[in-house]
Amino acid sequence: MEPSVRVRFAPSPTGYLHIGGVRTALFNFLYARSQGGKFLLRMEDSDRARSEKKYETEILESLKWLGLAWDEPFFYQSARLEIYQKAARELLAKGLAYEEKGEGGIAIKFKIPPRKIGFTDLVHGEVQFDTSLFGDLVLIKSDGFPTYHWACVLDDHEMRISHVIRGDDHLSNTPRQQLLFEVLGWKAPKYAHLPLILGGDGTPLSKRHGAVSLASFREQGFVPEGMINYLALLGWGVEGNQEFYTFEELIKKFSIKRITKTNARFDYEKLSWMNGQHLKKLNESDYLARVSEFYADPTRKISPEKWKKTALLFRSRIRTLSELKEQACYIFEEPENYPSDIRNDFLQNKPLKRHLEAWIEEADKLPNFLQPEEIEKMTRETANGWGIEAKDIIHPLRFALTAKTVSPGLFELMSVLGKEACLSRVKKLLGRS
RNA sequence: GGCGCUAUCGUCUAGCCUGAUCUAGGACGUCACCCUCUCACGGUGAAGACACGGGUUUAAAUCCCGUUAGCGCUACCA
Repeated sequence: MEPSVRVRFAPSPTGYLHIGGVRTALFNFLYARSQGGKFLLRMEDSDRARSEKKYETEILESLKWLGLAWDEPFFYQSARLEIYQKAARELLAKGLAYEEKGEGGIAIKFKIPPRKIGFTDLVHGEVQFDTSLFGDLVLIKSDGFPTYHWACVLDDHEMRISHVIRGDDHLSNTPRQQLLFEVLGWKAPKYAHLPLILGGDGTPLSKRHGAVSLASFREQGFVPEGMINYLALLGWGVEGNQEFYTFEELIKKFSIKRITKTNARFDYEKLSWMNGQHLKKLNESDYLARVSEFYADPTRKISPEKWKKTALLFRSRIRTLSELKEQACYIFEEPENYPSDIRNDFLQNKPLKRHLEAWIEEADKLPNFLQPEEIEKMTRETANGWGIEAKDIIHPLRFALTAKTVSPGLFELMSVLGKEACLSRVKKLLGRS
């Protein structure tokens, strides 16, 4: 335990929070919690042109939804301009930096001292660089805003950050920042650089890979538990074969030592599977709560009771919440029409037509369809009486109710649909309505 | 181009540090079978990898060198 652990997630509000950012935030959070430390936030809005409030709002929303709460109030870099400028002028006064005329103002640049510099990355081990290969570093842009490096160093010191856990894309930037820590006379934090998340084709994540913002996964019906579990396993793993983790288990088991060094491809299929696993492991009332939260549409006509039964009926076959509505479409609306090839196959079978007619009569004798067992008993017994296999009537009935060849168990389904709807749909298939 | 990082099944990974227990383990996906009214769930099983080339060693997925490939940095973006 290192009680003084302080880590941070420092997004820039120049775009939506994507899965790479989520993973970085998650690892920071996990490390803080596992060490009894603090997880902090900082808004890196030092790019005046590209920063937007809507992105900031979305990032904050996403972090909250995931359960990655920050422990202290955060600040904006744009509110600390004088601090960055003052510190830069001090380097100027010491002759360590110089001014350069640029568009619309004067920039301040840091003279890179040529030397060898190395550090121990917590993921990669010893890393060495030759700074004579670096160009001088802009500290303050000509618009008066700090560059990423300058603000980052000053802020990490101000926030007393003990460990910087960030993407591998910053590995080559780290020596520059270390140089800055040195001239300021400060001790640099420890660094852990995470492998990058690539698209399914192995190329860097971009618009080409479709929607990769956290918000879009949320809209597709992924739950926080599924996202976190999947992302935790991208670039991190333990001995043993456990795949399913709760948030608490992740906190307990997380260690920087076990972070992978290689870039990982994002696999939508495995995420979906993982999400489905979490949907199944939720207790029933939690599951129902997620469903009604996801489908919080006051205009829907279906009764809460029916909605609940439907959600439960489809639970084992959905991987995301949005699949529920797609798969259960025939619960909400009567099928418009039946695929004609399958319908013809059934209706050209004369005995089957008679059996369906007869089934309607038998079914009508039941007072209601509340008990799936009763419908099943009735159906199987009548099929027996005709000397046919139960499935030979079950499949046509399923088709009549759903216009599909796959569905949950027929009798459970009938119970949800209700007697009236079932009878009318069978008649509809027969062309009687 | 220069510099840096990385390299185990199609994908995510365990094993590598501390060489022999690896005829390389698990998961997703795929396929087959079981369960079964279909599908899904669940269960069982199959196919499937140490990038390549040199070393070191009695012994290398594990250590060293090189090649190749991928990614990153090389911005008054972060």
